[in-house]
Amino acid sequence: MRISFTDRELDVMSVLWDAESATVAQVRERLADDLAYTTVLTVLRTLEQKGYVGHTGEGRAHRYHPLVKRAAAGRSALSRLVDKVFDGSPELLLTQLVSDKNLSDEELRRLRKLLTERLREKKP
Amino acid sequence: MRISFTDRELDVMSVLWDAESATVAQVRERLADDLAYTTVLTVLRTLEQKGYVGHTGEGRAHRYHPLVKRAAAGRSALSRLVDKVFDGSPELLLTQLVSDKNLSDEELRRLRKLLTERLREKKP
DNA sequence: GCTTGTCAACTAGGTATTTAGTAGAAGGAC
DNA sequence: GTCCTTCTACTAAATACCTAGTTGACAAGC
Repeated sequence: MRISFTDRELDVMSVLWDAESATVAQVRERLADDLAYTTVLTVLRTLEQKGYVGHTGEGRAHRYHPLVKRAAAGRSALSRLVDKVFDGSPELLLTQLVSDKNLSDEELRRLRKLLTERLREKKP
Repeated sequence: MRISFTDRELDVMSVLWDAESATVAQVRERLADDLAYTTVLTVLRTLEQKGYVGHTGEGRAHRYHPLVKRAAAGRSALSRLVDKVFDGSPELLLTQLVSDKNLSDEELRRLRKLLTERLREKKP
């Protein structure tokens, strides 16, 4: 199953993942760019049509909620990124990540711990 | 500087990064999808217009080469992915990466080593 | 010289994306 | 009841994207 979003759709999904669910007005408030109410509504309706979000009535308003999990979208995007940009190499990606984001020692250590745990899990 | 590609553009850039440089016919051969010659040419010309590739004459043909580095495109894409999909958390991304790609022990160890080295570099 | 094949330039058409205006329903203020 | 606000539905229009056909240049082969 291929999950992919346009730029603007991703902005909106990001808000919904953070908020769990939101009305059009709430999504609009939380977007970095200042879009018209109707614009946000259109994006949400497109996403709904594609099956990525659903909505329930809430009084006169609609409350939208994601139908695909952040993790599923992440898997899809990450896989494409590794394949196309990082030449299939997770190491290249990690190198980029740590050199780029200027991670603190603390964060680097947590990442390393995560890998250690993963290694332990795999051979029980 | 924001670098971003459409799906098809990314397919083409990926070929160019791998090959260093290529003619239209060569790019076309290496693409997974079977597109018409003119289609590939059009994509390349779009990329050139956006400043992402350049070309030099080679006999009657043109030889195209990337003007943005894989690393620069990676930085941009990764940053967006972390922000929008992984809620600003590199750890979430790494978790996804290791659980998803089914990395071997060997690869996990290399990733961990990479982090260790990074930690050592930072406090000399 | 004529044909054939390869190539870039130009052109075109369909679909997706992005943005927002207008209309009308529904509730609250008074 | 009338007016104001908030909301969805419908409509529209510009731009971007994707694909590929047609044309003309130019070289290779015969």
